[in-house]
Parts: sequence; structure tokens; C-alpha cells
Amino acid sequence: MSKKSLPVGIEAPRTLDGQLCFALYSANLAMGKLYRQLLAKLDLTYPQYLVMLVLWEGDGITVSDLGERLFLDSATLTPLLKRLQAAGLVQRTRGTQDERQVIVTLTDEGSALREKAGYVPEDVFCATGCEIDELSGLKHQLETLRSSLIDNNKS
Amino acid sequence: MSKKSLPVGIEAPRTLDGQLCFALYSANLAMGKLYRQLLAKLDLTYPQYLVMLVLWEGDGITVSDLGERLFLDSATLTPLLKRLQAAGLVQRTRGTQDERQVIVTLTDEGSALREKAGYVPEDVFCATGCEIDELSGLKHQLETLRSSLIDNNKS
DNA sequence: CACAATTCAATCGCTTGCAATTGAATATTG
DNA sequence: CAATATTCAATTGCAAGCGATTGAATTGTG
Repeated sequence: MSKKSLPVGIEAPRTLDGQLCFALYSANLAMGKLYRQLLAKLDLTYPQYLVMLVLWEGDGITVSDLGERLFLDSATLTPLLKRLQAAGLVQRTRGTQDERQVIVTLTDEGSALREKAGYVPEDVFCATGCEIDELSGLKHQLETLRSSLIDNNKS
Repeated sequence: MSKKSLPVGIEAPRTLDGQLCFALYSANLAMGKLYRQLLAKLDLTYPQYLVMLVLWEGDGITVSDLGERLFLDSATLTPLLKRLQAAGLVQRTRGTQDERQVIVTLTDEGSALREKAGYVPEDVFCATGCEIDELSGLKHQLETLRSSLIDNNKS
């Protein structure tokens, strides 16, 4: 992989407001604050909500599986899952065929929360003030950016 | 401000991968990891780097000023600034005309770091794998999104 | 002037997020 | 089979990030 360079005569911006990364960082902060309000009713943080989203798509998965989906590792997930367990939403059981693994399963309460959380996506959409196409395009760009950042950081 | 709603027949996505916010969240995580590598040489974290960027544009500003620029409050900035002070990069002095304020100033070492940090923006640009126009458009979209999220969260 | 309201930074308690390490279980290899 | 390497979750230590509160300084109002 050859190193990409700037076009001749173009400078990367050295001021705060010129930088994409700050726009990304601050938009993410704003998003987090919105979710904090929206999720207060459910007693979930945003990362906890993400874990629940994955489990609602299909539970009985390992901590590693969760980590791959969410780009998080066990140092973040283990304490988070313990809190979800303490809240009665998930169960954590050692794998039977491979005892290194921990299988995360929804409790009845955890499954039931899915319906109660149904209002969240639409409320978030409304707060974005964007059109569907706009959001879809932005999502795709961010996913592409994420891939590049991850790839160019392993080398 | 009337509440925006979804077009008839359109559903907000209820899966992880369908959601813009997760793309934003995970792209931001990836960005943070890249900066951790890039900034290790300078012994700065990304939020500390942001503070330095603002101060390099013009120091002698208050904690509130910093907070407005960075969308952070004193609960985050006070400990961060104390660490920058402990590292010898900034000074914190009480305002003379208004003793509630704390004025943040660069030390000589803090100013000198500006040149040493010159490589950062270009390295980040290279890691994005994007064209300039692409980044500029994405930045603008994220800034618009940020504004909407902030506005629609005060009400 | 006095007293209430506001502003500012700091503090507390909590939840991420991650690099580095640990310990146990499994896989590999000679 | 035994020694080694790898994998997995957990743990440690640190730095954000923020809601809520505190205490001091300032502003506003009667």
C-alpha cells in the first residue's frame, strides 16, 4: 500500500474549524447527548443500547462477536455487560464446548425492552433534520471513512 | 419548531448497520485510535490536541471560551487543562478583572509544540484515503448535522 | 446599598474507551 | 504426548465526557 499524499500546492488545514476530524468528533458528542436524553427513559446508555440492538438481531453470541460488530474489545464490553446483567437485561454464561468464551443471552426483560425502545430510531431521525437520502449518503461516507482509518492504522 | 416526521411508508432503521449514528460513532472511534498513534510522539491525547489547536490560533482565553469552541464544559476541561499544565504546555491564571474566570495561556514549550505537530494534519489526511473535495463535503454535512442535533435537543 | 439571580470554574460520581497484562482454555507442532 | 503458541475474557490504570452540585465572584433589581 503506497502512502497517499496531498496534491501539489494544497495544504492540510491546521485550524480547528478546518478539520474534518473535529466535525466528526463534535457531531459524535452531540449525538451522544441526544441519545442520553432519549434513552434516559430506558435506563440505557448509548453503548448499552448498541449492545441491545445487536442482541435483538440475534442473541446467544460471544463477547468477541459483539466486539466485532461494535468495534469494541473486552476491556470495554465486559464491564458494560456486567451492568446490563445487573439491570436484568442479559445473561452471561460460559460456553460449553469452549470454556474460554462467554455467551451473552437476552433475558425476558431484555427481549421485552425491544418494543419499549421502538420510538428511538424515529426520534433520532427527527432530530437530525435531514432527509432520508441525505442520511443514507452520509452513513455510507462514514462507513467508507471508518474502513480507511482502520486499514491505514494497522500498518 | 414543528416536529419533523418520517415520510409515509418509510421506517427508521432498527438494525445496527442501518443506522447513521452507529456509522458516526464507529468512525469516531476509528479516528480516535488513529490520533492516539499519531499523537503518541507528542504525548498528547486527541482532546488535548484540540485544546492546543485552539490555543495556537490565539491564547489568553478563558475556560468557557475553550468550551464554546470545542463543545465541552468545565467538567471535562478543568482536569484536561490541569494535565496540560502538569506537562508544562499551558498556564492557568485567574482573571484580574473577573476573578471567576481562568485564563489559559501557552508556555514557551506549548508554543514550540506547534511546529513539532505540523505533521499531524497531513498524516491524518493520508489515512482517510479520501479526496479533498470529499472530505470538505463530509465536514460540511457533519457540521450541519451537529447543529441540528444540538438545536433539537434543547427543546 | 442589600439581596436575589446569574455566571464561572471546580468537584463528584458514574460510564465509556483503550493499551497492556493476566490467567485459563484450546490449538498447534514437533 | 508434551511443550509451545494462540485465543478468549477479565483486569488494571489512565483519560475523557457529562449530569448534577458547590462555592465564589459578579450582575441585576428593588
